[in-house]
Amino acid sequence: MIRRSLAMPKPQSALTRLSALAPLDDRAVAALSDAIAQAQPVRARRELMAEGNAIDHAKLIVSGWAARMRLLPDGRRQLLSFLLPGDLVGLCEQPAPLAVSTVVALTDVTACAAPPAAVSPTLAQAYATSRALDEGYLLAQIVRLGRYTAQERIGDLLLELLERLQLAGLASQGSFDLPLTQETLADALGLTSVHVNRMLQLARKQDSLHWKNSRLTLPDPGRLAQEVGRVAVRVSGEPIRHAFDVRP
Amino acid sequence: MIRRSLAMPKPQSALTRLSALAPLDDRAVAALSDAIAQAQPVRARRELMAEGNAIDHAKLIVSGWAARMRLLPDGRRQLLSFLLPGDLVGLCEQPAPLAVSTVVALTDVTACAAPPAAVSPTLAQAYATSRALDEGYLLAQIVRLGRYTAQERIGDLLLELLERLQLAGLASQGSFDLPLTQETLADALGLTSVHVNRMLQLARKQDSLHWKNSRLTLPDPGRLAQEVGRVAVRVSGEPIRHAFDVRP
DNA sequence: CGTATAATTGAAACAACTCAACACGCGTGG
DNA sequence: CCACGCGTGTTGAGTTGTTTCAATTATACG
Repeated sequence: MIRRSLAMPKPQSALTRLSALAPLDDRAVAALSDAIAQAQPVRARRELMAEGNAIDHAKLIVSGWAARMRLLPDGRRQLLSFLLPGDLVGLCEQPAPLAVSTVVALTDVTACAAPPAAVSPTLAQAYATSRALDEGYLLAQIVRLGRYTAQERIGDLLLELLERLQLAGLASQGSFDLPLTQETLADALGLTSVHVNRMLQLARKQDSLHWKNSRLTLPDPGRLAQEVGRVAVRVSGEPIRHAFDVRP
Repeated sequence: MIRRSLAMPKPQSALTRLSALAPLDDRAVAALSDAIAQAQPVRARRELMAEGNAIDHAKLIVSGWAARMRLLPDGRRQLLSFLLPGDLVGLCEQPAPLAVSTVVALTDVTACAAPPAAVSPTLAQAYATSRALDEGYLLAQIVRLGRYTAQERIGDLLLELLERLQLAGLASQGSFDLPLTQETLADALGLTSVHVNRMLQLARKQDSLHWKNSRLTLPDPGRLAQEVGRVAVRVSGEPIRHAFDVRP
């Protein structure tokens, strides 16, 4: 797979995502546009934040992929979540906040300071929804690692990425740019790259996915979701009933 | 192991924890005391919230143990986090929030509505710190499941519980009440109860822990932390430097 | 006591890991 | 333009950690 994405960065995807989370008023859009215009480049493999360091400012990912991760003393590495355009990192309200995870750029990234929530109630709302989604995705990651098989982990994660990229307007027809190595995927899925490789081959053979030149296509996301038992993450709106409601 | 804890519920532990997170003013203490006085009992195995349902009110755990969990359609179960006295659940700011996880009582529990953050800035601060800690513990759970061996998972989780219970004044001398079955532990650790059983025996043989009659003792938390490579979760204060700082 | 729930044990099967080697594409510098 | 090196992907064989299934023992609780 090719690492460096050939696609042009699309600075508007961050705005697309946040607008989808809450209807932003002019003030919010203006503040975001200003901030995005000031975005700074960060090279692949460089850190945007380091675990244990003070957080001076919440950041907004404008383009490129980053990840939250933890390194163990013996060199093992675990990716906690992926950060995509429009994602926020380091949002918190306690005084003197410390980063609870390291944030590393997986591709070349551009990121800017996230405008303060006080700018506009609609922006605060978008941030709140973003935080809630983040939490939902963390929980999904826990379930993947705790109870899913290797194949399910891969399928579920790719579906999640599709879902999230769609929100930012970065996916179409079950297809999107996946600028990761198998090793990075393995670090996110709690597997070895060798095993990820084998399971990917299996998935290709079963026609569950195509992945060539950093372009991933899921020919039938619905079927795949069925197979891995996946439900989309929802954090607001009307309550839903699950098939597995139990114990009244 | 004995399921039902014999110890008396201590309604003040919730207040102890929140006071430790931020210096609470009188207004905050009064609001919390009022709320705690109104706490409702919830029987073991009953749900405090159901995934996908609307959250009417954030809740504060006053006594007993609960857990956030997800059930898979095929019956597999994954505990996401434990909820101990003084823990908050369902804190969120977006409109029409939905629960992203089911919350189930592991023991008999008492819980109350969490007073609104608007009551006092110090209360809001305590909530913010609590949220940050929650996130830190979710990340720790991800690392456990993704990169730790079964033995490390057990050790690390027990150390985390010790750390958290100490904050609420519910542990002393590396010893605390652990009102869980091995099966519940397994559901939290992404293992089977059979394997948890075997690894517990091993840990006992190595004198890493004692667990009898629902009382757990870690004879040497420091050594255990060393063995599993654990660092305490911190979310505010002075930045720290890790041994594994990399790539300037 | 009797019954249900939890803990324990053993044997066999399986999923994922380790180690090591090799193939491939791509950019770099000779 | 080719040779080289490096990062990435691929493959095979053997090992390990964990699960499965089933049976047995211990423990709480009515």
